[in-house]
Amino acid sequence: MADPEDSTDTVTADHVAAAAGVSRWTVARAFKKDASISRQSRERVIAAAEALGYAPDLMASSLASDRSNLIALITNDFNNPHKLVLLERLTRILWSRGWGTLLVHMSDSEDASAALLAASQRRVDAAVVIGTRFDDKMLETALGARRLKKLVIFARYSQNPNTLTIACDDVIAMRQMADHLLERGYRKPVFLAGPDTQSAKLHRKSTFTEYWQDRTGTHVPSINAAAYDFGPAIDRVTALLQDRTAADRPDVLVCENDIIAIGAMDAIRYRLGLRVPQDIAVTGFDDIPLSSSPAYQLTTYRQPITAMAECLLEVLEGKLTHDVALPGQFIARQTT
Amino acid sequence: MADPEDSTDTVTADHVAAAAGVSRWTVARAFKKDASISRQSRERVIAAAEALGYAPDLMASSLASDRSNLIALITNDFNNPHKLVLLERLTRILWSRGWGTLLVHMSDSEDASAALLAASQRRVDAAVVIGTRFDDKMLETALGARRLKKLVIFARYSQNPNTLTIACDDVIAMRQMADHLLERGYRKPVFLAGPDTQSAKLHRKSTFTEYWQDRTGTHVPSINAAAYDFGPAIDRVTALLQDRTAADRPDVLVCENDIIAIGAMDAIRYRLGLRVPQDIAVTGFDDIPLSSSPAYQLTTYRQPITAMAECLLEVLEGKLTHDVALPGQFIARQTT
DNA sequence: CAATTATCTGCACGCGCGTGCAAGACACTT
DNA sequence: AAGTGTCTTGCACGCGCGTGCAGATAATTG
Repeated sequence: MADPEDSTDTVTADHVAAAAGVSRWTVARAFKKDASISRQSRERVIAAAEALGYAPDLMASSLASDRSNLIALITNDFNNPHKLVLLERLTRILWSRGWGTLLVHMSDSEDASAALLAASQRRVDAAVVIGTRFDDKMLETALGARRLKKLVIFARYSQNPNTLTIACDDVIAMRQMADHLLERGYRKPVFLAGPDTQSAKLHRKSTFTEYWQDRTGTHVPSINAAAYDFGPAIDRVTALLQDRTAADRPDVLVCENDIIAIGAMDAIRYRLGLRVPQDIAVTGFDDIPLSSSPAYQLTTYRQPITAMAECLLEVLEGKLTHDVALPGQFIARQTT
Repeated sequence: MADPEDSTDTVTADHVAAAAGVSRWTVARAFKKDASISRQSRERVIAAAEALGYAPDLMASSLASDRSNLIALITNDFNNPHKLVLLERLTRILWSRGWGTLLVHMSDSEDASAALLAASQRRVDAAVVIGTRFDDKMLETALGARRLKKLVIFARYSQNPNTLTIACDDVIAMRQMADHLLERGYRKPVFLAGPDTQSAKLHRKSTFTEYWQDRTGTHVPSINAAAYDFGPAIDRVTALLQDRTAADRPDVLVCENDIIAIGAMDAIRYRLGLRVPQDIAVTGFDDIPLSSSPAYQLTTYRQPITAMAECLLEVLEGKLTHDVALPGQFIARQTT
C-alpha cells in the first residue's frame, strides 16, 4: 500500500515544515496545545501534515522530553476475570487521554525484577500494579529500578510510603456487607480469603472479622484458597464442609472476591449437593460479569473502577499525590 | 530510595564506559549478542554496568536503529474470558523473548483508525489483532497507517493478502466436533454464532454446516447472538427454544465459542428448566477456564495458543511469511 | 622477525523531536 | 515617530544509542 517511489516512507516534521513553508519548530508547536503560534500558521501546518500523513513520533518525542506518556500495567493474576474488566477500563481511559499502556506479565515475585526492569527500560512514566498481591521484596525491586518515576498500586492496598494506592474503600464495603448479612439473620460466617502470604495484608478479611466481632462479639473463622481461582476455592470449600452436619456448618461464606465465591458456590452445589443460599449463603467482591449470570446471581460489591481510573489520571498528571479509597456499590442478589 | 546526591539519576552508557575504561561503543557491544568484542572487555563492562545499575535505554535504541521491539496488541472484545488467556500467553512469551507489548483497546471499527494511529506513533514493529472481528474498513485503515510494518491477525481468519493470519485450524476442529456429535447420535444441531456482520467470515459455522451437510445430507439451521457474551446468548437461545415441544427442539447447540455456549447452557437450565445434555447437548470452542468447572463441564475444542504464539515470534523475526493454521485439541466433557 | 590476517576498539554522524532563548514582527501608546 | 509591550518564529544544542568504517591491537604464518 505504501508508495514504492517514496523511498523515505517515514515523514518527519521537517517534511511538513518544508511543505508548509515554516520551520520545523513551528510544526512542533502546531501539534502542541497552548503553544505560542498564530492561528494561520497552525492551520497551514495541520493542512500540510494531513496531506503528507504526518503524525509526531512519540518515541523520539519521549527521548527529547523525558516524558514517554507510557504507563506499564503490571499484573500477574490472569485467572481472575476481573482483571479483564480492569484492563479494559484502564486501557480505554488511559489511551483516550494520550497515555500508552505497556502490558507486563509478572508471573511471580521472582519475576518482578525482570518485569520492572523491562518496563523501566522503556522509560515508562509510571508503573501501575493492578489488583494483585505483591510482597515487599517486589516493591523494593520496583522502587530500586531507576527511571521508574511513580509506582501506583491499583485496586489493592499497600502501606508502603513510596507508593500510591488507588483502591476501593474496603472498610465501607465490608461493613456494609456485614450489616447486610446480620440484617438477613446470618450468624455463623466463615471468611474465605485468597492465598495467605505473610507479607500481604488481607484488608477485606481483617475489616470484616473485626467489624463482625464488634457487632456480635463472635469470632469469624477464616480459611484460604491456594490461589485466586475457582479451582482451589472449590477444593478448599469442599474440604471445609465435608463430613459436617447442618448444625455444624457456617451459614454464610464471605469470600474475598467473586471468582473465589463462584468456586465456593460450585463446591457447595456440585461437590456437596447443597443449595445456595438455602443451605449456605455466599458473598463475593468485584461484581465480575459472571456474577450476574442466572447461574450464580451473586451478592457482591462493585468496585468504582471508572472513578479509580480517573484518579489514576490525576496521579499521572501530578495533580494527586496521596492515597485514595473510593466507595463502590453494594449489590444484593440471590445468594444471600 | 534514589540517592538524592546523585543528581543525574539516569545512568547512560557513557557512565559505564568511563567506569570500565572503555568507549561508549564498547559498552553497547557488551550488551549485544554476537558483537565483536573480547571476553575480558565484555566482562569488565558488565561488571561496571551492574555496579552502576545500568540497563540500555530501549527507547533511545529504537530511535537509532529503527526497530522498537514493541508489538501492539489490539483487541476489542473484553467480555470474553478467552481474551485473558490469550493476553496472558502472548505477553508472557513475547516479553520473555525481548518484545514489549502495547495493549490497545479498539472499541469499534470507528475507533480503529485512532488506535492504529496511536500504535504507529509508538513505532511498533508490528500490530497484532487478537481474536476479534474486524472488517475490511479497519484493515484498510491499518494498512494505510504509516510505520505499521506488519499486521498479524491472531486467532481469527482473514483472507486479506496484506495480512498474516495465525489461527487454530477451524476445519479440522469443526469436523472433529461434527464426527463426535454424529457418533453420539445427535441429528438435529443448531449452530449458535456470534454477531452477524456481513464483512466477517464465519469460518467455524460454514465449516460445520457444510461438513454436516456432506455427511448427513441435512441442513443445519443457525442463529446469532448479538455479541460474544453470555447475556445475548441467553436471550437468543431462550427465544429459540421457548414454546417448542421436545420433538421440535434441536438435540444439540453447536456454539461458536465457549462464552456463548455457557450462555446457551444458562438459558437451557435457568430460563427453560431443561437439562444439559439430557434434553439438549451443547458444545463450545476455546476451552476457557470456566468450561472445566463442575458447573459447566463443557465439551469444547482447545486452541493451541502456545504454538500459535511461537509462530507469532517467527513472524516477528521474519522467519515466517505465510498464514498458519494449527490443529488444537478436542475435549469431550459432560455436555454431549 | 617481518608480513599477513583476524580480532577488537574508537569515532563521526544521525535517528526525530523538545527546550530555552533571542530575534523578528506587529500593534499600540504617548 | 519613537518607545513599549505582546505575540510569533527560528535556532543551537542535546536526549541515549546504532551504524558503518577506519584505525589499532593481537594472533598467526612463512
